[in-house]
Amino acid sequence: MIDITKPFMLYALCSVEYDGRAYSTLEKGRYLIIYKKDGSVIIHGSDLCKARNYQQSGSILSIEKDKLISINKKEKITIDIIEQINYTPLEDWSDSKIEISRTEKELVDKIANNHKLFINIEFAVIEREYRTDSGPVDLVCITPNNEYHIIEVKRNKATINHVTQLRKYVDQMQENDFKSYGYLASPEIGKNAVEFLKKNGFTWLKVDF
Amino acid sequence: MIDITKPFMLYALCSVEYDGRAYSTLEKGRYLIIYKKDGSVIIHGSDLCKARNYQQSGSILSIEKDKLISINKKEKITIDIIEQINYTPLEDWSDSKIEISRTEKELVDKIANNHKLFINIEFAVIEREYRTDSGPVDLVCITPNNEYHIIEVKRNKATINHVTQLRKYVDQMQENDFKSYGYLASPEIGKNAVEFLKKNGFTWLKVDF
DNA sequence: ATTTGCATGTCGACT
DNA sequence: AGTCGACGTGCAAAT
Repeated sequence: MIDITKPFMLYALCSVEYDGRAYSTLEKGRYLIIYKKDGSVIIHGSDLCKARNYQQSGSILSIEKDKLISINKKEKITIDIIEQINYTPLEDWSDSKIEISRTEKELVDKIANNHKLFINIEFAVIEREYRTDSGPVDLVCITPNNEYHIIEVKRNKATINHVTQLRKYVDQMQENDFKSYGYLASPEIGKNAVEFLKKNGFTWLKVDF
Repeated sequence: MIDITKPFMLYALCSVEYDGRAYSTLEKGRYLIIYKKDGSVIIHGSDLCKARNYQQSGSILSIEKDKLISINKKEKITIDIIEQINYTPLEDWSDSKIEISRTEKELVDKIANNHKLFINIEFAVIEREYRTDSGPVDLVCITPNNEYHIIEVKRNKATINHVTQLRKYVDQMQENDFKSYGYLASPEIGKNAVEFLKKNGFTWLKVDF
């Protein structure tokens, strides 16, 4: 009836139990179950984009009486099938990925290539993904007299967390005894983030696609 | 043929274009399209848990010749349907949510109720969700002489970001001239997080379910 | 295999 | 509506 060797979608009256990183139950009801060729299992309810339950790529699906069981390393989903409403195998399912543009990298490039428009200083060195002991910084501009202008770039609205992240980098450079300035570059920025920026003496750079 | 007044799943040969927070295209292929009663649209490829494309709750779906178009505030998905392979309306789809246990709150309670096992000090006050200007702290224990022990709790492996978060809280208390100690409590902790903890003079508390 | 940080993150809670 | 933090975050790239 259900062929677990092939991808399928199954609309069924069922209940679900998950045990792994947490424990959860989904009460009896009608849900959409999807099984993919990489082993992933996805269970959708009637709203929201996120699955109610899921099991990631690499999981192994088995069937036991009326139960679908998917096991990953330390995770297990048990789907108790009470009634199959619609079972459809999915043949020749495409695995193409989406092609994305307007990424963070684009913004970093834009600032790097037009830095004069953002920070009107002559720099000796401009580096992307500049390595620090606190992780890579999106963009670092260094003056001839070794002052570090540290720029953290976000592709949409910047939040207070991103200021914290920036601060981590600036502190790191200060510890290494380099005079440093912090910048957060993004198309938009939250109100609290602005305050926290000021408080830390950092600057916001508005950058758009 | 396609009734956009009701939830459905549609397996179709199609291509997809998204414009909004980013821009993306999905090349022609067979994909599974799901439409839910809250307006969400989800497009799945043959692998991974995450949808290739999606539109969140509150979007409006319309149909124009062979195109399904879903619009949200500033976002738009266009699905060019070339061939319908399987169209199935989803009747009486349940909207139950999952019931979760083993949450962060459980751990917070455990530490609060057995704080002697974690920090062997007599406290005058123990507060959950303690409000600071930098946001609520999971757990704060205050000694009779007003020393603040600030505990950030994570339900699984703690990372360097969580140390940063903890530091934000501790700094906030220091600014208010309270002597403060920082703790990160979790079942596990990453190597780099341990180092960053030490560097900040904070302490890790191992806590399990 | 593990760690790190991005993401069209999503989602919920609270202001 | 805007902000903030949790999430079984998922996921890919780098170490």
